[in-house]
Amino acid sequence: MGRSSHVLGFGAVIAVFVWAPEEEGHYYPGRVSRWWLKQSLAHLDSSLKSLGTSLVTKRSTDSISSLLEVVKATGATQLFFNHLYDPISLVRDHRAKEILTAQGVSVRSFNADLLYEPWEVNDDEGRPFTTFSAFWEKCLSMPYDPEAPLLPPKRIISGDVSRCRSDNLVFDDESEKGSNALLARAWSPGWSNADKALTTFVNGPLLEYSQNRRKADSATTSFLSPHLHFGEVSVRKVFHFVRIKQVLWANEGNKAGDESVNLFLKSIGLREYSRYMSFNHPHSHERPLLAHLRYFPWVVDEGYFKAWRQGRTGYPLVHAGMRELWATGWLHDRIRVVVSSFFVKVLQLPWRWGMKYFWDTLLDADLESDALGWQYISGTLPDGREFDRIDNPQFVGYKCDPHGEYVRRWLPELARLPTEWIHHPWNAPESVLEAAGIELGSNYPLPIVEIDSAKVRLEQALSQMWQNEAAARAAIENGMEEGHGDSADSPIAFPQAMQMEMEHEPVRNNPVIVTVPRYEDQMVPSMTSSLFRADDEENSVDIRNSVLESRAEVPTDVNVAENTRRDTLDQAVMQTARTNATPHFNFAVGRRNSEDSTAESSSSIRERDGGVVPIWSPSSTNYSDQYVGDDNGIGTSSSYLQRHPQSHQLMNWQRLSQTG
DNA sequence: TAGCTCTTCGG
DNA sequence: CGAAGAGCT
Repeated sequence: MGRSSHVLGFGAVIAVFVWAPEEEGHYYPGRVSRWWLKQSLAHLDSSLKSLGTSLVTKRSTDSISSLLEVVKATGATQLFFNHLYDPISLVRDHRAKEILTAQGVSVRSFNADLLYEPWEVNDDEGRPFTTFSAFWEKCLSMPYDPEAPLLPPKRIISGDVSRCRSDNLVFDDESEKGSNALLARAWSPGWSNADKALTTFVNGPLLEYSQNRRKADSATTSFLSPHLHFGEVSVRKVFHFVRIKQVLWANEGNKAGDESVNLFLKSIGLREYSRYMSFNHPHSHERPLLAHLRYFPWVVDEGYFKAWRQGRTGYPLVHAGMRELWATGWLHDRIRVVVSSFFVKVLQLPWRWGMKYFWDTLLDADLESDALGWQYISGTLPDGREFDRIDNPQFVGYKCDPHGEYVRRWLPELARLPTEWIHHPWNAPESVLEAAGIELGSNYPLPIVEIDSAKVRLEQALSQMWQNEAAARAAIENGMEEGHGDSADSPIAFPQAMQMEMEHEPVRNNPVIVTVPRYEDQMVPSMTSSLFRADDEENSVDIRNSVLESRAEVPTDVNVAENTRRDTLDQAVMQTARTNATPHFNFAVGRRNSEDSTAESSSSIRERDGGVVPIWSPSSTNYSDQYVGDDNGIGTSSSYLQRHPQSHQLMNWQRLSQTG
């Protein structure tokens, strides 16, 4: 230990990535997501090499055993990892901590994914918030700021990995390579590219964010979501940079800039809130948060589902969005709302199906964010959209794509249709259609469901839902047990078609069989360079150089915490073992730096961060622990909720707080 | 100024 | 589409 303390007051480090996607259950990452992960890890490994170490990779079906294996092979005495808040990770990480601690390894975990830990943000009575705006207001007025981002290390002392074999990780197969090649033209994964994307955004489009954020052509979004998802840039760094800009603009009296920052931060806040909700309601990715939605009679129609995926809905905006998603793995936030709202309200398909499809196809697929998004759209949150509201793609189309450019880009078959009819071709006069070469029902579909009949059907479904709910209530009052095997309780299975499209195939070099979801049902127009952002035309950044360029001074006078027995600390293992979010690579060293230098101060806030792995009982499916607001206590203005006060009841699962 | 219409915008 | 706010009388 002594010999390495001159660098960072810290021992040798081994960075580990364990690829154990089977642990994610249904949520095996999709093709584009795996593509990103592969590039990101290569980038990370390259950076680590330039700092003096490299990434140890393990293919596993049991990440904890794999970690133990690495610990044993390297003689590591400490393990560091960052918190994740999805239910699978929470349970697994808690177990990892228990098992490794029992093996004599000192385990510490940290917050690197959020501005504040979910348990830090509570209302005046100490209870978690149930609406976003209250939550976010609180976050912005916390008595202490989110911790400042840390600088990358200058150098890492590598642990001895000579007896620790790395597995060759395979993230794609031959059939995927062709499609993946296109992705590289549009996106540059990796932490230094994430830094660039952040800088570019903050110095450019951020100023006009409030003006442009509604446009379907996504030129003004930050494009940070995949980088954030994979842990390539920390949300604290984003927050920090953006706030600095805001202070600057506020001082200049730049009202538009100030407003833009607030709106952009709100979207950062939604990402925070998604973790917060996932932590407080661990089943939020599979069950509606408002109890009565369990009784909604979803239309379990795989034909509709397929039509939605293939863009055969007859609504140009929905169609265009689905094509963009399939072709690029990306969709502007507004269009996500359009296609998912259509899915839930017009087709009335079970939202989990749509969420799963997003998971399989989005480059920034993120369980918590997507769950929050779909629940918001589905009206299953106290502050989400009213369930009985249907977004009409026609009206929304003229708002976010007023000239029809977005639709024409993705639907060349409609290219010659005048703007006046581009979002509702079914109303266009025959002569116009003819001139545009469109024959509805033949070379362009008629609406699969008319909006008006969707409204009627939705009303009926809602009254059915309330009847079902009342019946269930009555059954309970009559002394029947609230059975958890209740059909309304168990999520609708993923469609047969989706499962049939799954292929079981061994992937070369992987010691296990993986299940790869496939959808081969979408035709897309050939891609042109105009689809890609101009600034990404030159890809393949020289990673080594960018590491050198962005390397910064780091403090060298780091204390080692009292509770770390420095004499026995020869090596530490850093686990970066998530498909879900790969922690920023400088975490193990930098984080310690920050933690340790403050560990002796009296700040209870800091102390809270050091070793807490949040858990709750995974087996608990106890619905009785619900949040019950009084009739207007929950702060919603939704008339829908006022009509249905029981909507205030959120399902909650008992949370056991535990200090490590 | 209360009250009305028009506009905007949605977690 | 509807609620909230701006703007007008």
